[in-house]
Amino acid sequence: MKQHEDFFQMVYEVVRLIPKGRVTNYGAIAKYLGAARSSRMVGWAMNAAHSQKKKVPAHRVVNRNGELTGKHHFETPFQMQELLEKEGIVIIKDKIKNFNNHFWDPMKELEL
DNA sequence: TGGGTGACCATAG
DNA sequence: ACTATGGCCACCC
Repeated sequence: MKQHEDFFQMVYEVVRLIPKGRVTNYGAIAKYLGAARSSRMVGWAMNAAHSQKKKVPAHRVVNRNGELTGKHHFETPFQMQELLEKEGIVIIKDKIKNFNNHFWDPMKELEL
C-alpha cells in the first residue's frame, strides 16, 4: 500500500479542475493539498500523469515563474506550448506572457 | 547507509 | 538577469 498514490490522485483531481486558458504551478497545488509533501512530489506526480486512465491536463501546470519546464516530458517538446496557445495563452521563449493574469490558485478558487 | 537526481520553491547577493 | 544555498521527499543505485 503506497501512500503517495493517493497523493497522486489528489494532484490529478486538482489539475483537472484548472479552467481552460488558466494555469497554476507545482507549489500552489502542493500547498492546497496541505504541503505535507513538497512541490517536488507534484512534479513527480505529473511525471506519471500520462499513464493515467483519466486524462490530466498537465500542460496547465508550470513552475512558479510561468516557464514550461515540463515540456520535454510530453510526446513532443512543442506539444505543451501548442496546447496552451490553443487556449489563448501567449508564450515567449518557453515562458508564459502575463502569467499573473492566467494564474489560477486552488487555494483561492476552491476555498469556500 | 549514503550519494545523486528531479516537470520545485524561497531567499540572498 | 544570474549563481549559490538550503529545504523538500521519493526514487535509484
